[in-house]
Amino acid sequence: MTYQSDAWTALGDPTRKAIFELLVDRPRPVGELAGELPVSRPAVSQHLKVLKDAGLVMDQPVGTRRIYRINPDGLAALRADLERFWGKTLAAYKEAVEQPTREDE
Amino acid sequence: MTYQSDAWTALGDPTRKAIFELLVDRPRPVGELAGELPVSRPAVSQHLKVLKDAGLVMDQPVGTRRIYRINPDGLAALRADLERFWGKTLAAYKEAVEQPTREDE
DNA sequence: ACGCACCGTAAGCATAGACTAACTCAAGCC
DNA sequence: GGCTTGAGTTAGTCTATGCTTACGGTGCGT
Repeated sequence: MTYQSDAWTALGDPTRKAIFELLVDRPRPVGELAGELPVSRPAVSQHLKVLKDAGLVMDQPVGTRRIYRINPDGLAALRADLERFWGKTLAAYKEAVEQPTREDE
Repeated sequence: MTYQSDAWTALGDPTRKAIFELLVDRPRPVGELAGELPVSRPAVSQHLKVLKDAGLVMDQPVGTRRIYRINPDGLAALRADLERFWGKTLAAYKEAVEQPTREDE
């Protein structure tokens, strides 16, 4: 919680976004993630750390492996951001239409 | 709609996200954007090029300046991505709940 | 025509960060 | 107790890229 505004930065990396999309389908251990990607397992671990710090994923130790899954709160925060952008953008458009003082379009 | 899957990469940079959020409020020329940010005007131009290539902003020349604004299509594509993530995540959770006792494999 | 304001592009640099290799640690199994 | 498997950490390298400076181009006003 708190202030992980860097969720966007975290998903900005293509590999991390790929990891995130894999976890969207279903939770997976680290090794399985690495098997689906063209990078080494330590690289996946580092990316998972970033995603976790950004509040986007959670992990749970199961025996000798760690199962990673999507953190719904982080995903919800992203959705909230986009909804805000969407609303503001529409408002700006409406305002532009209601001020026909310039000729455009 | 081509293949602007790099919209996430584009918004991954903090400066570009700041530019995007400024444009969410209202369309602005390049110089005004640069005035609100701690980077030079050419840097803003380069960021705007990336955002435009990602389909996130549009520009329109007005006299000697270019007015940049949010491209609703790009924003909508991002929203669609997140809705898909959200749906899949919920489905994965539901599936996990409906398979409570997984004896072994 | 001249100058100015606004903007995009090129070149060059410097820092961030993504990646691998090697190591350490923990858990389960023989 | 050893061996194996799975994973996080560290050190170090190297590429991508964000930034600035300098330049070229365009539109508008005088």
